[in-house]
Amino acid sequence: MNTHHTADYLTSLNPEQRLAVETTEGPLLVLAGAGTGKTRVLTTRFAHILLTNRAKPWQILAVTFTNKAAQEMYKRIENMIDMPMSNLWLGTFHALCTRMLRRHANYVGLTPNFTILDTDDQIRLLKQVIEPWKIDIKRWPLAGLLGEIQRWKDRGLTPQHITPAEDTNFADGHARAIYEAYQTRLLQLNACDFGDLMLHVTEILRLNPDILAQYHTLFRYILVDEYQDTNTIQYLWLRLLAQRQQEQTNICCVGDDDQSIYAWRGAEVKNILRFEKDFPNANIVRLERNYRSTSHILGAATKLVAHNNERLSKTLCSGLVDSDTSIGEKVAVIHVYDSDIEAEFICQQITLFQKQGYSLAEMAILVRAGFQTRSFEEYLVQRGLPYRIIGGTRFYERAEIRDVLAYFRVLIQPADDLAFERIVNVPKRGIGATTLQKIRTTARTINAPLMTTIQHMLDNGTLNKRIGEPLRDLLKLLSDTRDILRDKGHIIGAEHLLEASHYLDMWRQDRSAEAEGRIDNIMELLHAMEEFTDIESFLEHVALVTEKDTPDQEEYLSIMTLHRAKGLEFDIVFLPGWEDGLFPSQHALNRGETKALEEERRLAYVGITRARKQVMIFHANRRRIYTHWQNSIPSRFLKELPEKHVTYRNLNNCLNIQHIQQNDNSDQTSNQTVLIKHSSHFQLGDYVCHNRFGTGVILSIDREHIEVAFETIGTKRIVSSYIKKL
DNA sequence: GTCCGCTCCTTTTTT
DNA sequence: AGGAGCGGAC
Repeated sequence: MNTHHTADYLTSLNPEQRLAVETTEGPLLVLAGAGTGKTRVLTTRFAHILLTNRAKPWQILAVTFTNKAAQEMYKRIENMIDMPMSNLWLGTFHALCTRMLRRHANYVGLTPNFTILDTDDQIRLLKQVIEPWKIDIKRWPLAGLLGEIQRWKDRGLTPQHITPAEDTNFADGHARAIYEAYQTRLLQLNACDFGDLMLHVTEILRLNPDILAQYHTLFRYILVDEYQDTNTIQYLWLRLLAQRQQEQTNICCVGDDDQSIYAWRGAEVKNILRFEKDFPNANIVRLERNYRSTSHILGAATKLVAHNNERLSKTLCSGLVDSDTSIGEKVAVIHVYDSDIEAEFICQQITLFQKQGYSLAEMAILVRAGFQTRSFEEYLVQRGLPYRIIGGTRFYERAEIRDVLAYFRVLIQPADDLAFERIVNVPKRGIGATTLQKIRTTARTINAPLMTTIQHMLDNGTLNKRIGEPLRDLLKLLSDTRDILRDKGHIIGAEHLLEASHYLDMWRQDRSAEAEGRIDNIMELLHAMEEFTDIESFLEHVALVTEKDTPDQEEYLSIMTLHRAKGLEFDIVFLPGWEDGLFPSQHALNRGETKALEEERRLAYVGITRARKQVMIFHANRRRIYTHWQNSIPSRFLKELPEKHVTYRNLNNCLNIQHIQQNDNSDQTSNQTVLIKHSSHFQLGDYVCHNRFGTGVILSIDREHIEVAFETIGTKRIVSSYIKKL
C-alpha cells in the first residue's frame, strides 16, 4: 500500500481501530466492546476499500441485522467518500436474501414476484393448515408452533431434517408434519416467511455451484455487523459466500460476545467463538478502549459481566483522558418502596437533571419488560415531560395499516389469498366464516386462488344474491382500481380504493377514541407511499421494514426495553426494576441453567454501558404487575456490582416524593454508603439466616435495622445482630 | 352473520 | 389493563 501519505480518515483512529480498517485482506474478526467505535471502524473500512481502489461499491457485501443499522452505515459512508454508490449490496440479511431470491426464485418453486408474509399472515395460515389435526388450540397455542417452526428454520432445518426426537415440544410430536404442510401451502401461495428468505437462498447456493461461483466472483469483500447475533442459517449463508476454494476470503465480522442478547430467538454465540476454526489464519483485533462512559460506569459494567463464564477474553478500559471527563458519579443503586415511587422518583430526577442542563433527548429509561413502561407514563404526563415509548405497537403492525396493505396486496397480486381473506369482510360485507369456508373448499378442488374461484362461482351462480352481490362489487372495485392505477398513478388509485371500498368510511363512522388516530395513520401511510413510483415497490419496501422513520421534531425522553437500547447511548440512564423474577426474568431463573442467566447478565451489561455520564439502578419491595401487587427481592446482579463504583441510597421508608426531598436535604452527607458501614458487613441482596424465621434476602439496610424478605414468612425488619450471613 | 360478554393470558424482537 | 378466543343470543 502507498504509505507516503496517510489519509485523514485514518489518522483520527486509534491504533487498534486503524488495524481493523487496514487489515483488508484475509479473514478478520473484530471484537468490539461497548462504546469502542465499532460502527466507525465498519464504515471507515468500507470507505477505505473503495478509496484505495480495492473494489467497486457493488463488490462489497455488507450485512446488518436491522434496517436502521444499514441506513446508518450508508449515511456515514456517503459522507466519507465522494463517488456514486450504485448497486450496493448493503442491507439486512433478509433484504439481501430477498434480492438474491427474486433472481433465482424458480430454483425453489417460486416465481420472482413472491409475497413476503408477516407474523399475522403466518398465524392465519397456520390456523388453516393445522385444521386436519384437530389440535386443542387452547392447550397448544399457535404462537408456540410458529416459534418452533421458526427455530427450526433459524437452524437451517427443513421438515426432512427433523427427527421425531426433535419434535416433542408441540402437541405430542405433530409439529414436523404441520411444518411440512405449512411449507407446501406457502409454495402454493407463492409466498415466503422471513425464515424462508434465508433458508431458500442458502439451499440454492448449496445446491448450485454455478450460482455460488457468480457471487464468489462478485463479492470481493464481506462485512458483517453484530456477528454475535447471527443464527445458524445466517452463519451457513455467510460461510457459503465466504469460503472459496482458491483465494483467501476477505471477510470481516464485527461483534461483541458480551452483548449477545438474542440466543432466545436463535442467535448462536458459538458462531463468534469458532470464527478462527472456520477461517484458518484469521486475524483478530480487539477494540477495548471505550470512549463513551465514565470509569465508574465502565468499572461497574465490566465487573458485572465478568461473572459470566462463557466469554472471549476482552478487557474494556477507558479511552477517555481525564480532561475529557471527570471520573464521574458512581453508579447509584436506589432502593424504593414500590414501583409507583420508583416511577415518580425517576420523573423527579429527570426534572432535576433538566435543571442541570441535560436535555431530555440525552436521558433514557430502560426496562426489562414492556409492561414496566406504563407506570412512567402517568407521572411524565403529570409533569408535562415529552416522552416516547420506543417500539410499543409498531407502525406497520397496526390493524388499519395491515388492512390497507392487504387491500394493496390483492390489487397487485390477485392470487394473494391471505391478503384477500383479511379484507374480504372489512368493512362488513356479510361474508362470514361459513361462506369463506365454502369458497376455500371450492378453491381447493379447482386449484385456483380465492378471487378466481369467486369469479367462477359468480359465473355459474353457485353463490346466492345476498353473498354474491357484495363479492361482485368487491371484484369490480379491484379491477376498476387497477385501471385507475395504470392511468392516474398509484396515489390516486390507492385513494380511490380506500374510498370506494368504504374502508375509510368504516373508521369515520367509528365512534371509538382511536378511530381518528387510525385515519391519521392511513393518511401517513399514503404520504409515505409518495416516495415510491408504484405500489409494488412500496410493498416490497414495507415487507422488510417494521418502523417508519419519522424525523424528530422535538426533544423527548426515550423509554424502551433493554433489548431495544442496544447500539444507543445517552448521558443519563435509568434502570428500574432490578428484582429477581423481573430482571433477571423469571423465565431465566426457572430454567436454572447458567446459560439463560448469563444472557440476562449481558443484558444488564448492555444497559449500564448505554450511559455516558450517569446510571441509576432501582429496585422496589413490591411492584404492580397488571392488576395485582407482587412482592420482590433485589436482583442478584446488584451484589455483583463492585462496591467501589457504586453508591447506595435507601428510600424505602419514603412513601411519597415529598419525603424523599426532605431526606435528600437532611441526609446529604450521611447517605447509604455511610449507612452500610454502620451496619457492619451486611449488603443489599445478601442471603441471611435467622434462628426463627429461616433464610431470606436483605432488602434494605438502615443502620442496625435490616429488612429481610424471608422465604416462608415474608418481609420483616430485624436488628442486624439477630441475623447472620449465609 | 353479527354482536356481546365471559375467560384466559401476559419476556425480550427483527425481519 | 387490554387483547384474543369462544360460546351463546338474536
